[in-house]
Order: sequence, then structure tokens, then C-alpha cells
Amino acid sequence: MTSAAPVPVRKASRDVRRQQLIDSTIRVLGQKGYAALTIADVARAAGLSVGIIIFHFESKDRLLAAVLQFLAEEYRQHWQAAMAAAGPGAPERLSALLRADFDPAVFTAEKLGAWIAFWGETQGRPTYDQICAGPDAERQQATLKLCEALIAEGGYVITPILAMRTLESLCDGLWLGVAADGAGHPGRVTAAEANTIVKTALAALFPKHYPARQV
Amino acid sequence: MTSAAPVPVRKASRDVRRQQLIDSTIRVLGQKGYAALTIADVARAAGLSVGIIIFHFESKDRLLAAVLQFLAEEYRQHWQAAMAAAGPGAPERLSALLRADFDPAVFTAEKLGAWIAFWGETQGRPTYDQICAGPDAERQQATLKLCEALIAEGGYVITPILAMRTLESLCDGLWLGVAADGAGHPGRVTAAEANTIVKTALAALFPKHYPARQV
Amino acid sequence: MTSAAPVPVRKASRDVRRQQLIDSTIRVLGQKGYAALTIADVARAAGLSVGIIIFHFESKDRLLAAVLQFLAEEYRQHWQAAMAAAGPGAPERLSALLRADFDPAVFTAEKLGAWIAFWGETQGRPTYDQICAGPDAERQQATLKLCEALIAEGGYVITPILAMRTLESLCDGLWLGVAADGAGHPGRVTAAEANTIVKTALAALFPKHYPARQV
Amino acid sequence: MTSAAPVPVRKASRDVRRQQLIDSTIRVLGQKGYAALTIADVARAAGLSVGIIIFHFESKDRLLAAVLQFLAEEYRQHWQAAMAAAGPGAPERLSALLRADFDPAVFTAEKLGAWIAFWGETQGRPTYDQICAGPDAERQQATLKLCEALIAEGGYVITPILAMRTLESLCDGLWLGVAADGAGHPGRVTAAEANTIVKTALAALFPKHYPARQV
DNA sequence: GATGAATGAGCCTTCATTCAT
DNA sequence: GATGAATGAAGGCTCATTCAT
Repeated sequence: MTSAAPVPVRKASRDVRRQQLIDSTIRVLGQKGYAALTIADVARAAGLSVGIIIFHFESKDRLLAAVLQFLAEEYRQHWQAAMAAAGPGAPERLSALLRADFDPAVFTAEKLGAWIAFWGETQGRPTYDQICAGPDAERQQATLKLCEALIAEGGYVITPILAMRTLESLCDGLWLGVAADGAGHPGRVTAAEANTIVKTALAALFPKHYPARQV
Repeated sequence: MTSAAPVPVRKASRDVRRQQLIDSTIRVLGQKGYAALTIADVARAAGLSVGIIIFHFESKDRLLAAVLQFLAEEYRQHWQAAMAAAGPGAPERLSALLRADFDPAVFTAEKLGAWIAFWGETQGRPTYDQICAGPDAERQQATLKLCEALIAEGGYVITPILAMRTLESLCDGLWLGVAADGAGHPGRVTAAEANTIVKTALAALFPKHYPARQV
Repeated sequence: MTSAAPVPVRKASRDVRRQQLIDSTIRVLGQKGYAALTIADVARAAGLSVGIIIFHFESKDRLLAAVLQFLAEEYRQHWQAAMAAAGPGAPERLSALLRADFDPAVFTAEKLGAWIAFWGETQGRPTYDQICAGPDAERQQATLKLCEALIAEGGYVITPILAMRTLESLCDGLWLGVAADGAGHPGRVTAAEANTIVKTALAALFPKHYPARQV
Repeated sequence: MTSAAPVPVRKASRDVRRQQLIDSTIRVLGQKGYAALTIADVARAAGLSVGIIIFHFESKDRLLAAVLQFLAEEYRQHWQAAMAAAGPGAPERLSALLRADFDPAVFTAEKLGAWIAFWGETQGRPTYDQICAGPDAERQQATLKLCEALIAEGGYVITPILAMRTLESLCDGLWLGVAADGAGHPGRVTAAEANTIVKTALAALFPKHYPARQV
């Protein structure tokens, strides 16, 4: 607070505008889906002109790639932060990692909608795969490591890889359900239910670490 | 001019052609995704002309609705048949119901791709929701009933609705993984792994009914 | 006139439509020039829709390439026909070849305008160069051969290549002048003057073959 | 803060900048042609910003008009200087006037390219015609006067106007060839050949004034 | 003077739909 | 039934021009 900011105003403004457009795109994506999204929609949602989107992102395709990159990066930072905040114990870390997926503070209905929209479009879009491949692998690796630790400690018979795939698949499916619940499918799965289900699953897989509770 | 066929030729030909076009649409959907699909693509894949698609389905939207309807109906019949073939016992019926999702005889890579494509587009498309709502509810109901039976018999503490949601979400997530594995993401989840995971999950939820096995 | 045309109607119609669009493009090119031409202009001039241009030519660029190709081919056939009609003698053939450039029956103001428009755009447009290279070389070769024949017969001191370049450059320059005269520059050069000048030039270069006349 | 410059800095800077932008435009025109030229290209070539072009020229159209005006004026001064330097005799003056067109010191490949680009765009651009009309007429008049003088002296039968048009058209055509040769069409006409051809043409038209030489 | 972000009109192109054959 | 030429609305992108800094 004591000196002139070293960051040039121009540069800051540039990034601010880019983020503003990314946010608007997420909003539109959540509302209209991938196929129906037009850059005019995004411009309207941002209160800006069509031209400025191309000016900042070069093309609609690159805008969407930037949006996915942002979502993937935000997601990565979110589960990593949640895991770090959980302390050193493997059980707490795994639980935190998985339950971060359903943190209502971060995963709004719009962002979930945007994720689903991309999910459907991943087919034959190598670009999108490339963006997600790294973060996806990182997360699987983190889950796998924690499962290994628990299995080593608890002497469970399940293999680490199978436990990891079970938990990750369960989270993916719950996510889909939560997204659907948020977007006009009341009665699918709420975030609270998802949390309970994850806890139950952990208790079933690793009973010595996660004491069963009445549900 | 006399026709001995019990089914009118016109009608038969009509349905054959419609199915031919639905199949081609599924193929294109699996390859190019929802957003990039054009009527010309479908016509080319079917070896027919653009006009004939409109002639049979009136519009692109209705063609896609018909495709989703077909997929949903085929899916429904598939799990119902699997369940029926499993015999009268609830444990066998539940296992058969869930594992039908990963029957390679029915769920080809292309069909999985088509399903994912629709999934992403469900946002803001009430038509698609309407098509899936009935079959979805029917399946949830079936799963729920079987969970209730097992819980009643085994005296498990989990609630039927939570068990149902766990299993359904797990299947959804595994499906996504299998689809990704089929479409250029080797190393996600194979159909065989999915089956093992489902068995393990059943054993974890209902240990008295599904004896644990070394995995 | 006595039998059903063996040419399929479809094919004929296709080519007829293409030529119709090429003609309209030449018209617009002559009126508005290259830079200002839009495919909407061409569609309007042809009384057709924008879509059909893309349908038949795939893109504006390819339409223009097709137009240049047509002009180049038409031009080639024109001077070749004129040369052939002139008989076997080299002097007559050379005269006919050169004067064919100013035949008002073929080189309308619009076509001249279209040629000039392309000429200016040839810079950095390899495609256009490629289209013209063959016909250009063919014509230079024809002129060169005739110059060689005359020089051999008449014992002139000029080299064939220099004679050819003189005559070809003179024709190019006259063309430019005739085109300018047609398009709002009255007082440049008329086709009749161009013919006289060519004759005078031939008489000056090859006096034994072309008797000088009072001009 | 004290300025010793006799010319105001503002004014000087203004003209310097204008000329800098005109030069850059010529460069781009020679490389990309008229239709593909954008203000951003010119700005990039000049190492300046888009805004400054509009600031100095008000619009793209006026920039291009200024460029053409500059080229026309430079050209005029060039042939007038060459003619003046040739001395008082009509034959020397005519020869100098015509051969100034191919002076490599002035007519670089880029400038030739720029000229051709404008030439093609003259259709339906009254502004461009207006700019060139005066200088064009002036030059034709100069050539005509010299032809008249030679014809009067030498008693040639050709009319002055025809001689003028022959020589001017020949120069135009040679120019086109030289420009093409410079821009990726090797083997058209070099500046040296053009000079020889002009000399030969003068010898053919006015043999008493220009002694024939072995070529 | 100078910059470059921002605008918006206009262009090329795509593609669902129509319709004459 | 079937074809594919033709239409035209809509979308992405370009680029001359403006203007706050």
C-alpha cells in the first residue's frame, strides 16, 4: 500500500477483460449449452462488443479453449487447497479431496453446467482433451497415493487402483447428478446428499479409517 | 398389385429407412459430437440425400429427438431384459441390472459417444429431458425397489434411497469413464474394470448378499 | 437438332449455372473492380442467391480463380483461332495474332475491365500467376516462332526475342489504353487506333513483309 | 527548449511522419496488393500504431489517395528532370524522357508493384483518375511535342499523335513486364531489355534521328 | 502526438429447409 | 420415395474508425 504498483495498468486491464469474458462465457455455457453458444451471446452477457472477443482471443474456438483451461486450473487449485488445508493425515486428506467437488462455494450451477457442456463436446476435440489430460492425471495420482497409504495402513484387500477408480467414478457420477439437479432436474442429487454418499463410500471401502455412521 | 405381405411394404420400408438414418446419426454423433453434426454429414454417412432426412423426420431437431428416444428405449429394454433373465432373486436382479450397463454387446464406443454428446446438450433443452425423464425414473424405481428388498432382508443401516443413488451415480461415472476410454483416452476405465468395481461396491454395501472376493 | 441430347440435363444445368455466375462476376469486376467486389454483388447481378455461389464454387477465392481461368482460356482460343484463320503465311499469321487482341467482338469493355482488375491483383497471388503462366508462355512462344520465321526470311538485324518482346509489350500497353478508354478515360486509345499502331509497328520492324502505308 | 531549426519542428515532424507512412504503404502495396492491404499492415510496416495513420490522413481512402499523388508527382518530377538534363535537342530529350521510366535508381520493384496495384483499381474510382489525369496529360503533351519536332525535322510520314501513342503504349507495356519480372515472374522483361527496346523503337520510327545499331 | 482497446457495420461462409424434377 | 439445386437467415470474423488515456 506504500508504493506505486509495479504492475502496468495496461497489462492488468488486459487480464481483467479476458477474465470478464471468460466469466461471461461460462455463464452462457451454463444457460444455453455448447452448441447454441454464439459469441454475440457472450458479448451481450459481458456488456461488450463482438469485436473485443476476437481481439482478445482471436477466435471463438480459442475463447472456449481458454475457458476450459481456466475451469480446469481453478478446479485443480480448489482440490489441492482443500487437501492441503485438511492437514497431514491421509484419511482427512482423501476425504477433503473428494468432498471438495461438492463445495457450493465454488461449484455454482453455472460452472457445473459449463463443465457438462464441455464434457459432451470432448469427442473428437483433441484440443479439449489436451487441456484436461494433465490436471486429470494429477488428480488421479493424488487419489491413488492416498488410497495406497490407507490400504497399506489398514490392510484392506482392495487394490489401490480399483479403490481410486471407484471413488473417482463415484464423484464423476455424483457431479453429473448434482449438475442435473441444479439445471432443471429437481430430485436428482443435491450437494448435501453427494457429501453423505462420499462419506458412506469411504466408510464402506476403508471401514477402519472412516467409522460408519447412521445415515 | 396384390400384396401378400402382412406388413405393408411402404410401412416396412419406412421404418427401415428411419432406422437406417437413426443409426447413421448415432455414428456421426459419436465421431463429431453434437455441435458439429450437420444433416449433410448424416446423409453422407447413410449414403442418402439431405432431402430424405427432412422427409422422414421433418427437421433436424426431430431427427435428434428420435435418436435420443431410440437410445433411451433400447437402453430400457436392455436392462429390463437383463434383469428378467437373472431370475427371481433380488441380489441377482440388482447385479444384472447394474452390470447390463457395461455389456459390450450393446454399448459400442459409438453409442457411448452419442450418449455423452446428448448429455452435454441436455442443458436448456426441455425436449431431451422429457424424453429421458420417463425411462430414467423407471430405472431408478427398479433399483430402489431392489435396494429396499435387500435392506429389508439384510438389515443394513443405509437408507434405500441413498443406496440407490450411490449405485446409480457410480454407474453413471463409470459409463463416462468407459466412454472416454473408448474415445481416445486409453487408461480410463475398461468395461471389465467397471464390472469388477460394481461387484465390489455391491459387496461393500450389501456384504451379506454379495460375498466379498479377492480383487 | 434431330435427336434427344445425349448430355444429361443435370450436368448441362450445372455448367450453365457456373457460366452464368462467371459472366456475372466479370460484369461486376468490370464495374467495381477487384477490391470492392462482393459475392452479394455477383449474386444480385446474376439474379440468384449468395448461397448458390458457394454451392457451385466453394468460396469467393475459387470463384475468382475460375473466372480468371475462363478469361485466360477464352483469350487463348481467340488468338489461336484468329491465327489459324489467317492461313499458312507467317506475316499474315503474326498480324492476325496481334490484332486479335483488339477484336471488339470479343473484348468488350467489361472483359477488359475484369482483366485489368486481375492484373493489379496478381501481386502476391501465386494462384493467379499459375493460371496465366501456361497460356502466357504459349502465346509468347507462338509470337517468337513467327518472328523467327520473318527474320530468317527477311534478314533483319533484330533478334527474334527482342522483336517478340517489343510486339507483346506494345500490345499489352495498347490493351491498357483501350481498357482505360472504354472505362471513363476518353481520349486514350481506341481499338481502331490500336490496330493502326500494330500495323505501323510491324511495318517498322519487318519492312520487307509489311509494306509501309500512309497513316 | 530553444530551437535553432528554421523550419518549425512540428511541421517538419508532421511531414516526415506522413512520408514515412506513405513509404510504408507503398511497401505493403507492393507486397500484398491493393485489395489485401489493411491499415494495420501499414502501421506494422511503419512500426507505428493504427491510430496515428488516421490522425495524419483522416481515412484509409485519403491515405491511398496521398500515396498515389506522391507516386504521380515523383514520377512527373523524374521524367521532367531527366528531360531537362538531356539538353536542348529534341532527339536527346525524347530518348531521355522515355528511358527515365526504366531508371532502376527510382523505380524499385516495390514502387512498380504499388503502381500496378493502383492501376487495377482505377476502375470506378474517379478519385484516382483525377489524381493521374493531370500528370498523364502533361507527359503525353511533352511526348507529343517532341514527336512533332522530330517529324517536322525528319519529314516522317507518321502522324505525331500516332507516334506518341505508339511510344507511350510501348512504355506502359514494358513497365508492366518489368514489374512482373520483379515480382516473381522471372523472364518477362528486365529494365536493361526495356531500354534496348525503346531505343530500337525510336530507331524504327525516326531512323534519321536515331541511327540503327546492332541489337 | 501517440497508443491500442473498443466498436460495429459488413463480409464470407455454413447449413437447415424448401421444392422442382 | 428420392434427389440435389436453390434459398436465406444466422454466425464468425475482419477491419476502418473512434476515443480514453
